[in-house]
Amino acid sequence: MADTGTKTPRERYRAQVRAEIKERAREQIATAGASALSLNAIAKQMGMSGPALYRYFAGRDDLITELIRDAYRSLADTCRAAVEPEPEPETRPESETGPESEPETKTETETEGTADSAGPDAAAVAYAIRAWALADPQRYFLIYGTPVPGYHAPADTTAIVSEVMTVLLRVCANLPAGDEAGAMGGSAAGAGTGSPLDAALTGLGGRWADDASAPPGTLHRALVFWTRLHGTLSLELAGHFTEMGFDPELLFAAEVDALLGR
Amino acid sequence: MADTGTKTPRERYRAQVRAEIKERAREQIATAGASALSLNAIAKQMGMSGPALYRYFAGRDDLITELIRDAYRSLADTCRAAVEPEPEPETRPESETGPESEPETKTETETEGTADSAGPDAAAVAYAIRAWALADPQRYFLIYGTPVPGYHAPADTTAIVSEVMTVLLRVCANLPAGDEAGAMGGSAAGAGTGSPLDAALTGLGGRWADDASAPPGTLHRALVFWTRLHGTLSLELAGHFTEMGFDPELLFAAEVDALLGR
DNA sequence: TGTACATCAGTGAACGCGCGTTCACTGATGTAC
DNA sequence: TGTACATCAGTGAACGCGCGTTCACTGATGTAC
Repeated sequence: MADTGTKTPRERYRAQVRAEIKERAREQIATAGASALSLNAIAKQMGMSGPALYRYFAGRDDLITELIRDAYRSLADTCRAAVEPEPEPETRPESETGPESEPETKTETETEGTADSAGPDAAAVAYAIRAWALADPQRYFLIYGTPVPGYHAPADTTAIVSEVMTVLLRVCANLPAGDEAGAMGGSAAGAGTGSPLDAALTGLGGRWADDASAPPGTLHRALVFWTRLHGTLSLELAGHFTEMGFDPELLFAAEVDALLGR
Repeated sequence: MADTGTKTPRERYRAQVRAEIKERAREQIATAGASALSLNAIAKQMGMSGPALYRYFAGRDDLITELIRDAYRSLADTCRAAVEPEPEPETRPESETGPESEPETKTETETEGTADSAGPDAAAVAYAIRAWALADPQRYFLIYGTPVPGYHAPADTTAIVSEVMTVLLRVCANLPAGDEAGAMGGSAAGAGTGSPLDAALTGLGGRWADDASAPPGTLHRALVFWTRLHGTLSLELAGHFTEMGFDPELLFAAEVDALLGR
């Protein structure tokens, strides 16, 4: 599977046109927002007729769904690449290989990050996410932006979300607990596992972590990691800091430092 | 000004129809998102013809702008009401009075919250914001959701944003500094004002605070207050926690506790 | 109180537009014998 | 190598739709003398 060599010329051409359609769609979304996505406009931009696109996508919704899938895929790859410096020298063919989850034996170099290099790992993931978001803000909002009341993301994206969560759980495992350090709260200082949230999170870690169950404290830290980065990032991307006259990266960096216990 | 009594019947009728148009618009946005807002649909829903709405709004964009203004206004009122339990027994006529900033002598009972009741104040504001957001998620996203690349909020909303910021600065003034308690990071523990962010924030507080300049530490705390609440809240509203099987309020509460230094 | 006028809410027809999508069809590319 | 057939990318016309917006007009409400 995923062997580009055995593809027939027609298949290669097909994949190429599909890719160009998606690229034009991304451009269009980046320029005018997702609601402005128009199949006819894409076709015109590519020098072909509107109905031609129906050879490649079942319709407008199908195209958008594919873009959302790609965005999730790209984010997950970015997160994984941030913790595994050089996973493979060759770039993957940008999700055209289908939604296979890829075995990818990740249990080989798992030395738990030499105890306290988990901090830098977490920071690397944080800044990688920020760079990914800044590279294409509308792609970020495709995932984390205003939800369309009727729409539900395709079922297979949850698997990709799990990949991201797995990375977050890994880099958060060795982070300062927060409860004791006061960096995260959740219960009385030093008590540790008495909070109602920790109780609610008990046993939920098994859905994403490699081992059966991540401790609720780690899960809590991962969630906080996620929500705090999203908080600063999304407000920055939406331009809510522009009139305030300070560099949003400093605020982001401060949040990352806080998460690392610095 | 703002005396409803001296309005002529025609003015009252006009205000009433305007209000109903906006209410239908809100319903429509809540149901299908802001991009689905249609003047013709609103008119049909009200039993009148499409062009009739042009007596009340210059066009679709004008209506949306008005809704955004109302959302900001409503949020600011909610925040202020959370710190001032009973400002006035009568409910204000829902922004139909125009964008006047209202003098509202707020310097009378300013006893700085009896030193440590500032914590509860901050918590009250946080939960008030959450309740406000949950009451109408799409209204929240109207302000804080995916930005439309071309669009810029009207200039007078920045004044309302300042009101919110003023409240946040007030309730954050007596919060634990974070730098020392480790709850917020930003610089080495105990050092206080050495971080690049604090340097960047120095002198910016004067834009919102009543006094000429809020200390950068307070401003930092207010920003963090804002971004963290937005982080959990927006992900909750967008449904990113629904498949995880825990109550998002617990996560929100944990963040609030962390901000209070608990 | 009554008449003449001004104001203004709302209508209905119309314009032009771009949208997603279908359908029958053409022509090129690949495949089988 | 050559012929017959199947596959499939892309076209052009057409459908129906709803959109925002304009315009001339009607009819009711308010105002001035």
